[in-house]
Amino acid sequence: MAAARQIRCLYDERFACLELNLSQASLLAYVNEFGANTQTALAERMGLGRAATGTVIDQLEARHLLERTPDPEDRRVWLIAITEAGKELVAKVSAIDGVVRDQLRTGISRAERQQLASVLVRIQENLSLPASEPAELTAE
Amino acid sequence: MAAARQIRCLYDERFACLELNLSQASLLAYVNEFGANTQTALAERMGLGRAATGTVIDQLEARHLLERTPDPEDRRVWLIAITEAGKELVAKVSAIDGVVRDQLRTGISRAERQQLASVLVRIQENLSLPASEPAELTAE
DNA sequence: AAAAGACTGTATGGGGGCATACAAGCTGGT
DNA sequence: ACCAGCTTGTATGCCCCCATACAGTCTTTT
Repeated sequence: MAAARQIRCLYDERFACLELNLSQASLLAYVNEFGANTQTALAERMGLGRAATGTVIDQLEARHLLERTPDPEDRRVWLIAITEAGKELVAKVSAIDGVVRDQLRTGISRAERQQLASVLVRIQENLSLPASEPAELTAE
Repeated sequence: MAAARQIRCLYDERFACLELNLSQASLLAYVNEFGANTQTALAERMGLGRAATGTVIDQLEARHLLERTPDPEDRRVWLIAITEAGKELVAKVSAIDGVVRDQLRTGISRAERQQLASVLVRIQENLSLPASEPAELTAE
């Protein structure tokens, strides 16, 4: 349970030499791979709220790693695109990601990783089950 | 990976009817089970910093669920003890915890749960491995 | 055409946690 | 006995994220 937080911390630590945190690195990599997107689309993909996504983009844009360009077809939205400097940084991000993944996987077989993913998915599905109340609590 | 956050959210949601969050509930249950402790000892057990632990205790003490009593042998520290009201609330916490665990475990066998725990422990151990740097990065 | 409704991005306030810095108190060497 | 160094709890400032409220812009209804 605490493992997740520690993994996040490890990534943050390893990305620190690029002056990125995990959210910034993930978003940058996603934009690099899938091209221009609106901010809400990015927010959904990254599992963040729209506001948080906006500030992450602000930070990356201030460093000229991303660009906001207006969408000609919808004046509400920005299209988020990666810059040349951004692409260069993504290469380093990927390298670090590979190293961290290898580190985390040492001593864990492919089958175990697959089962881990499978179990976690089922747990996530269970999250949305209706809440069965304990009898003692509803009585009070 | 996102599963952990969702699980935390689910617990927070279920404990909301007691006006507790997960950290508060965990700390209360721990004190109930293992008796008086200093704040730093609690911080280590809960995986929190000393400052964060202090504020959690502040909140629980303000609701008279915990008590700070001075340690006669060390005037720096407080001994944190549970109150009668705290014990009553822990009973409800345990009931909710049981329900949530059951919900999360539906469709997951005992063997799978054990393997899940085993893999997560190994991943945690891998966290403290020395960082092997990717060659391209150190070169720049 | 116009109003009602829905959606996008942003500003604001808050929660939870961390790291650091600090005063108060303990502990060890000389 | 005393000074240096360590621990304990707390205050402060920061980070990251969320929820809400808001103005600007589609989109749909009538």
